[in-house]
Amino acid sequence: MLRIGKLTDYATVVLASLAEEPARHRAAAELADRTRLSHPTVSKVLKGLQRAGLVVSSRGAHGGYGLARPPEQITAAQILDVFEGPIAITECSGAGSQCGIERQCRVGGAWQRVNAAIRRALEDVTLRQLAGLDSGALRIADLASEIRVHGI
Amino acid sequence: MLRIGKLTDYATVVLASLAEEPARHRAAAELADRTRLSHPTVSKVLKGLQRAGLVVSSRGAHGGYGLARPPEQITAAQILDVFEGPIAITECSGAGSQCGIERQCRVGGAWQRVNAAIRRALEDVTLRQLAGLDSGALRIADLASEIRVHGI
DNA sequence: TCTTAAGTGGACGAGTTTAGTCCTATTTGC
DNA sequence: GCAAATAGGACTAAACTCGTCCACTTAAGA
Repeated sequence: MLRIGKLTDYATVVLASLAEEPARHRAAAELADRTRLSHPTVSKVLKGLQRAGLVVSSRGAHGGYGLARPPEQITAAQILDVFEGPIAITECSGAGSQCGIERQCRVGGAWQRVNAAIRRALEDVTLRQLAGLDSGALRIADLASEIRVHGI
Repeated sequence: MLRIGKLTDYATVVLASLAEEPARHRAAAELADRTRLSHPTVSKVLKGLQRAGLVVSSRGAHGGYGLARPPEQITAAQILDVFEGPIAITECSGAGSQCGIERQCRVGGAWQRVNAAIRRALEDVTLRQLAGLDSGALRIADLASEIRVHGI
């Protein structure tokens, strides 16, 4: 499935909601309402995003969360990193892995390049685009969603 | 993690082992020995690969498994499909998904493009490259591992 | 200064998924 | 007929995910 956890999915939705008015801070409860997710879940997601530096928080009464950067400076890769950890398609391909059969399989090197390719693809996608605020680019995409991998 | 299951990892190793001599058939036990994986596990992996049409099997005494196609005609995407199912980065982005908040989130469309981008990247990687039999191309990759996503 | 609204951190449990093993049936060569 | 091999499926133990909850901290405002 190349599946991504639900938390990451929720994170995207929450971030997209924040991106609608990047300057404004919103309480977790309000975001839960807007996204139709439960409050505890949204809260958990926001905690993670805050620790990762994608959102900033203010505590106390009238506190809330806001984007740490403009939506166009937040990438899909950064969002994935929060709840999925460093992108590593196999154990071998992660940093500091201890694959007992590494010498036999030799596969590691190529997977790492696949990894890098995927990561670059994700780094090219911004929150602004994920949130659908970049309709121009989306229309272009319909014409030519093109990807090229050289020399993997 | 964008994690991929171990079975897929094993599948790659086993396929790479088969790719060393594409014309030859090998018994599961022999492949287990070469890959240093346990026999039942290799057997399970091969069964899946056979059902998916990536390897062909011959039963009975002196039976075994062989590649169904030359290594350069087997792609990373095909290998992933066997044990990971159709690539869908979020539930929304899969076919026929029923995401209750789809209208609110609007995120689905962009993820589908990310999906497509990743899939293309995976389709461009062949078993021959994964197995390290394409050393020329690998060297080129060191110079310019480049990926471009247009219009996501 | 007290109350209240909000984020912070951590723990927990149900549910699901994955990985690995084992058993039995089937096929084929000798 | 026997031995060697794959085919299929059932089963279990372990790991992980998700969602929730609770006690704590921080800050605004009366």
